Amino acid sequence: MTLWEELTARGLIAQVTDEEEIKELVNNGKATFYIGFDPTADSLHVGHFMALCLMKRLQMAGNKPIALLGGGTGMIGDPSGRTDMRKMLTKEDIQHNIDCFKQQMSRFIDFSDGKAIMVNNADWLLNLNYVELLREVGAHFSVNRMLTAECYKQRMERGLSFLEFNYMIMQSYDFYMLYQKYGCNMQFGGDDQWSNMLGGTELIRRKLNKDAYAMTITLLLNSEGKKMGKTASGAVWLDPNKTSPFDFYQYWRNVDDSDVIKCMKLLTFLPLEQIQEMEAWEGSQLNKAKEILAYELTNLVHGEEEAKKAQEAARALFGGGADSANMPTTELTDADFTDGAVDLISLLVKAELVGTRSEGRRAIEQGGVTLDGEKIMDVKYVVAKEALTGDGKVLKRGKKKFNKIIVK
RNA sequence: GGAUGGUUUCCCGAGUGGCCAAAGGGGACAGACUGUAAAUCUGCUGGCAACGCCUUCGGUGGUUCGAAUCCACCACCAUCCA
Repeated sequence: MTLWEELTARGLIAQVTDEEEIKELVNNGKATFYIGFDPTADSLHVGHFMALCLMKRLQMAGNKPIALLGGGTGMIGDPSGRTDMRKMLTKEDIQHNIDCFKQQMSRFIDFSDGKAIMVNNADWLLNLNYVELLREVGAHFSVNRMLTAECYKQRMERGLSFLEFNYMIMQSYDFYMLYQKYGCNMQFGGDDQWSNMLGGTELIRRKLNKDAYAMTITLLLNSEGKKMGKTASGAVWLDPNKTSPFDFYQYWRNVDDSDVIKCMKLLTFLPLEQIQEMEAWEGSQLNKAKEILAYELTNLVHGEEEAKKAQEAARALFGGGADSANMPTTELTDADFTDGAVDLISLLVKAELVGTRSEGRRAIEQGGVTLDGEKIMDVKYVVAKEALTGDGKVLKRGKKKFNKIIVK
């Protein structure tokens, strides 16, 4: 199976400019391609992860990846697919975020010996001369055309600042620069980047009279059409300090039935034949598939050791096993006790299972709190210090949030 | 620059002087049912030392016994005009 066939079979490809040419380049390892990452946060998330995986697949097939960090474009903010303006980032934030990105990326992509390059568009964007740029590049863009671009549609109603309007031009300029500097002939990106990417191929055609290609990756949407990789409290991050390996594992363990196979194809490196077998699975059997998905992804992002730990902790908690060795733990000290005891609500707060005491009280009243498997509905319940020494106790709030409490 | 309309709790959105911690919906959370899924039903959704108290309705002042509601100024957003 060729690389192209595999990408297609996995459903990774959304749109392409020239299928035949791209197929040819990619299959034969002749593509030098780039993917841009704007430093909008201090960690990569699942969307970035998909892009990195694609990068890796192509790299393995002999193509040369360029990871572009948006030190310059991050100063502007991409309006694509957004209903309101992004918060403007300070230069310091951007630099910090770039440093974080770099670190995380090098875990996935091999940058040694020029097998891949990492560049920062701040290097050329920040020194641009306004009038010169307008004459050199601006002349090639039609405002009429830009306004009809899909990426601005949502913003035409809510308002679009001139700053953000220029994002497309910056991104196009990136491609143009990379084409000249590194012979970069292809750009990949999320499907919401399509218009921006076309801007680049157009610019190269007009300025250099050369062909360059663009291809977008399917956006990871759930069966309801919403972006995946988001939780109530924000994105699912790749940084273990922002999203713990266990939470990361659980996120995938809990995807809807209807999304498992799709995630498997889009996000893992499991062979297609194996995934096809799972497609036949039904009902509770899908739980097995979810476990595999969660393990695979945690393994890719956090390594084998963390993946095993997360899996064991999950099995212990939901499978009724007694092994609580790998559970997230809260350690208490003497200062947490008054008269050798601590009340249950405080315990919930200390373990960060609830945000406020009121929330804790509510959880208890509604029968959502158990201590070592025993349901407690008394709001005034008090736990003695002795009960928490030794192996400690497992405090659980709801079905999926829990913490082992132990006295140090 | 001018005119008009707007800014309400996580989101949408009611409320136009006391009965307002603020209707309704969504989401989130908890319970039942399940498979750590979905659907459904129920509860719940500012905080706290909790039959009470404190903080909240863009910001700052003011009127009033009493303000999310009235007044003034400021900020931001939308539409139309220039």
